[in-house]
Amino acid sequence: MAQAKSELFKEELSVTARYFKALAHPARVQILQFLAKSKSCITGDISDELPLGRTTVNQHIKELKKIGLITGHIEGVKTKYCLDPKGVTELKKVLQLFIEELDVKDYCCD
Amino acid sequence: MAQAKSELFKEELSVTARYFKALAHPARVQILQFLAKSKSCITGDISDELPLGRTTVNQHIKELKKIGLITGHIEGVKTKYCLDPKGVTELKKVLQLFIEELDVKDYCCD
DNA sequence: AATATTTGACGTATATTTGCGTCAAATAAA
DNA sequence: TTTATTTGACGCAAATATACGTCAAATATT
Repeated sequence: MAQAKSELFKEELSVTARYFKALAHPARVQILQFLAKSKSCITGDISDELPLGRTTVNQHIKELKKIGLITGHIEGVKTKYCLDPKGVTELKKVLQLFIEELDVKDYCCD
Repeated sequence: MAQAKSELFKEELSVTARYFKALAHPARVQILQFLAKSKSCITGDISDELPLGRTTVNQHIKELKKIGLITGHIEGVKTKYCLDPKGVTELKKVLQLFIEELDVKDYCCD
């Protein structure tokens, strides 16, 4: 009985909320920022960077993949994780729009 | 055994993720945007605007209050809901910083 | 005073998230 | 070929989130 109502909202709202949800955990924020800061793809265990077990980190990575923010190509034994520039650009666009819509400049409380 | 590890992350990451989490539902995004678009406080049942029951909407409002994005003063029988400019400004700052850190311009995948 | 409206608090049921252990497939190294 | 490494898939248990019904307190209305 919980949730299943999300599709009753306008598509744009759902898209925005879905991105927010994908980033609603510090591990996922950190993974994204780690990849961004490295300025390149990462081969090796990303879980070394986080205070969580490998399996758990993998699950967060999976979620970020699912929403299209990162990709992972197999490279021999290791996997190469990259930001997905397309998804990231889309995310930034959505966030930017959200920020602009939340204009509070001439907000008056009578 | 689930979660309780969030405090193992750096405070800034947690703050960012907490904001994302607060917006991780279309209802909450819509409530914020509704208040922003009205350019003023709203007296009356916000749940009229959403495809959800009143109790449920109230719960989402409560979460937005908890994180400091909206306020609600009692005004006679009704309650006046407002954006909290301070919280909103802080949110926008956090989001803006997140976007900037996610620079993908000179991201190279070798 | 009695009644109606409005809204938060509380409880409940279901769904999802989180965190992790274990296992199996795939490749590298011996 | 045997033995490590690496990583995704699967499943489990606990915690949270979601959605809502019901109730009670507070203020208006009659």
